[in-house]
Amino acid sequence: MNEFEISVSGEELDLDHCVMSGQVFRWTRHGDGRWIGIDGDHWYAVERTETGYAVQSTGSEAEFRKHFRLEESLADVVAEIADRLPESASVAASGFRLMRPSGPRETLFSFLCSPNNHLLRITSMVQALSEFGEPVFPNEARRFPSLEVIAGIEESALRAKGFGYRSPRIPGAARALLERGGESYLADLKAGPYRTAFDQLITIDGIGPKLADCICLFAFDHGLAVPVDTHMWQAATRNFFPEWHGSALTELRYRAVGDYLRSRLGERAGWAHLYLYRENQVMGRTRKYTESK
DNA sequence: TACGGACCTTTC
DNA sequence: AAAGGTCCGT
Repeated sequence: MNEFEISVSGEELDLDHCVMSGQVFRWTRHGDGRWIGIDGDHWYAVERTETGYAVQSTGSEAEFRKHFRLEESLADVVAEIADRLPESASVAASGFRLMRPSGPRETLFSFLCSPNNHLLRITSMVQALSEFGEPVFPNEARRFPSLEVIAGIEESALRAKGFGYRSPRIPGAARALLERGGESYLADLKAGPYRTAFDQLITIDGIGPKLADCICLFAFDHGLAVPVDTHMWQAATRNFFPEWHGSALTELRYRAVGDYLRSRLGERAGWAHLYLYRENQVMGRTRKYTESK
């Protein structure tokens, strides 16, 4: 177990905000103020200090920094986005950054749990999936299961755990990936261009354009990927495509929203999407609260 | 192509 | 009722 201190301001890294934002699903905040997280082959326990974060981990400081993308200055990124996309300038981006999960496998299967679902239930489903992995960490935490193991899970077992209609898609996707070369196929999609990865992913049953873009952005580090979900769609129709306000998100419009952000922001499009997504999510909560009064 | 509906279950 | 959608029919 390694111990190290990360010296960083809350403006540059707000751990709470990052790990609870729906980019990753294996971090939890404990009552004692610590965060416990698993990413790929490593386990982390983190505490806020006066100057940054104190970390215990099976991994190294370099790996922690990579996970939170600390090689990028958030101040610089936000300034760049605000400059090229003034519509997003109002977003309070303090400490909220694009993360970098280390294993594409875990991201892919986590988002396979996400359609038509809540963040809270997605998290509990990802937890249930990780129960199939080997117990190598403290506190009974487990590594995310291999493709072989996931491929062998019975649909009925997932149904019994409350996965509902997503149940067959999970072992199904694992089998499809294995047929295409397994982990090395995923590694090739990460190494290759965004467009190729997107086109490949949507041929897997249960993965549509939105999931493909989440996997491309989070797992493959493809900055051109713009996941357009219900929140992003509302933000887009409010800020960029008012003529589409209230209308359905079709395949053509999905492409148009992504192309628009890509043309304005290039490789920062995906990162910017985080702020548009979150702004709308927060506004949605406020709206509900107001309506209930 | 575009639009409607169904889909498992939990949580707001 | 709605949730970080996708798939399948018209």
